[in-house]
Amino acid sequence: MEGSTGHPIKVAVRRTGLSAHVIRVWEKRYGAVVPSRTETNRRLYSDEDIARLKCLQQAVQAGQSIGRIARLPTEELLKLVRAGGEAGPPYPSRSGGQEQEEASGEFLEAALAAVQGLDAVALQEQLDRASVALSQRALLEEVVRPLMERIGRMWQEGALRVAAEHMATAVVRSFIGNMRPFQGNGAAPRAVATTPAGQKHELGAMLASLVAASEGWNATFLGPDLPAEEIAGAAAATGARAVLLSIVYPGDDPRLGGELVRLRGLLGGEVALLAGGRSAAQYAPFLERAGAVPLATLDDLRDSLRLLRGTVLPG
Amino acid sequence: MEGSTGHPIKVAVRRTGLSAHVIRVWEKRYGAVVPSRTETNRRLYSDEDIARLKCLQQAVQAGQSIGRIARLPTEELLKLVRAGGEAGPPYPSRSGGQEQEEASGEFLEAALAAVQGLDAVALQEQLDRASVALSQRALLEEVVRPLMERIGRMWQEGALRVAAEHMATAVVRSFIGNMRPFQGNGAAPRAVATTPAGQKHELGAMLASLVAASEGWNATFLGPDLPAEEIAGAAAATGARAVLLSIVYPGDDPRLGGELVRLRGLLGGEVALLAGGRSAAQYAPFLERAGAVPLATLDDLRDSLRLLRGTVLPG
DNA sequence: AATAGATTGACAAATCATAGACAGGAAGGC
DNA sequence: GCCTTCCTGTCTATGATTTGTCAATCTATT
Repeated sequence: MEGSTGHPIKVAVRRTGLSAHVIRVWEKRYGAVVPSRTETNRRLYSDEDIARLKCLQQAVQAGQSIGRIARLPTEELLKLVRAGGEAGPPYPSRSGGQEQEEASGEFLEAALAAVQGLDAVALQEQLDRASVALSQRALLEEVVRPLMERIGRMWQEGALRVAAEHMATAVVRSFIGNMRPFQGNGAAPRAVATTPAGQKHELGAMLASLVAASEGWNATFLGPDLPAEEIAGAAAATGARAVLLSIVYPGDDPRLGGELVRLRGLLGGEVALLAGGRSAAQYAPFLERAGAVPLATLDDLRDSLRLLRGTVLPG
Repeated sequence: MEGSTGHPIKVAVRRTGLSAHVIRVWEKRYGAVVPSRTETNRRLYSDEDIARLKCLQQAVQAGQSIGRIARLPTEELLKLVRAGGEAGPPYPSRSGGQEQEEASGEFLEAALAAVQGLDAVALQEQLDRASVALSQRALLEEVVRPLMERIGRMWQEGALRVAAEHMATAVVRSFIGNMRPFQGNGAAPRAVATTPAGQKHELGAMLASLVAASEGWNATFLGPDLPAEEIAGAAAATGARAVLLSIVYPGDDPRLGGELVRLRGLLGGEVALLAGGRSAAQYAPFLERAGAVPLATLDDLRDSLRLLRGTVLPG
């Protein structure tokens, strides 16, 4: 009945990106994943085993040391990885425990209030506090991104002063610029982040560039609203392996599709094209035609970047 | 119970931006953060530990001395960071000889080269170097401003990639945002900085807002390209005593004059209007009609702000 | 026979810890 | 003003631990 359960190590290698050497040595030294065996002593990995290996790999990439986490139960590992790989529980604020959600919600509300009150200092302060209290992932995914989306929507509906929108953009922009992890080493793969022509909202691209940097890429933010030639030229000039595009507003630009397809042509086949943003879905057919990877969340971006990076250097 | 969490020093480094050296030496000398250890004596930082390190770092950056604050409880630190640098000497200045000129020229050239090579990291690096080598005034007046002017000119002449111009703008923007002195008591007079409708280049206004902040004003940057109503509305909402305008490009917008005059009307007589930027002179008649103070340099701005501030409180 | 997998032991590169030295700026006493 | 001392970040040297990789050898699969 269960003859089909269990994959040889080769499959585990392909699906995790780890080398067979490493998988074995993790087993031997730390008992990280101990698969069943055939009668002839070959390893047989279950799907759970492989999932666990993936978790371990991600945690290690986030800075955990394999020796310490290898024996943790899989649920713990999942929690670790979900927490953004980087950091979990926030601040020793109250006696409670589960207020991660609440906390980020509070920051969000306070920040929004600051924006409406045109109070740049208060906004900055909220962001600073959030950056200390939350993991980077939570900060971006639960505060910065929702904040900018709500501001964007209010702006479209005319519910927010233009000045307030601009002010918020400026503050968030320097905040993000500020978070940039310290220098990428020269060997890191390169990426460029931008928005295609017609897209004026640059924050998504800045976030993308930040995420890439924190994934160990050498990412350059090119600013918004660039025609395909410019993007391709910049990618070539920097030797980028990936181009990150953010598409937010408008969601119905008739020229954008052509831009995307043209960009793919100019880039050549070597360079990956990743596209995300609130309105990216509207252009799905074009994205597909351009061979672009669609991203719904920043986590997707993170995953794609890891995958790309795993696909390493032949030489 | 809690054996699972804990990050090696590498993660603390990544997340705080401090060097491992500094983290260890802070522990050894001041007991700033004493992490737990593994059985083999490796340091293990909890998320709280890392948050505390971040606080310390921010406080130090704001001018506090590590020795004085290292042992404060974390809550105190948070308050400190939130409140700004209370006791710290507000702005560094360096008395330089005549080689200041040379030095800033070198920075300028190196920065320009970085821009042309689309190398954001190198550009950032040059700015960082310049910021420690030069006084704030020299940094702004002899590096940042000339840099942006030359980039602007090259962009107009088509001698520079659009992507390069955007990249430089983004880097300089967050650099400026980054320099903001920790602020700012509530009693400080308020100002808003922006560019009038039609003016898309925002860096001048950002510089103005920075200078104002370093003069002790509570300055808010509103973003570029605002119609007179927006500016006046924002000024009223924040209770600004001064509006700082930057006018760079274009220098021949036929509608701008009207905007300026209209702005004066909307502001009322209580609010000072200060205007500078490369092309401000082109609109001199309108500026005069609008009762605006013309500014040729950032030093002029500084002087005007001091004057305004001297003219204090009617009670 | 050729290929893939398992096992063992060894090796090399990172990573981390400790201790001590040093330099430049700040602070304070003469 | 000048000298000393303290503060603080940086660097070096040395040793230990962790971890990825390899080579050699044997066994199973095709």
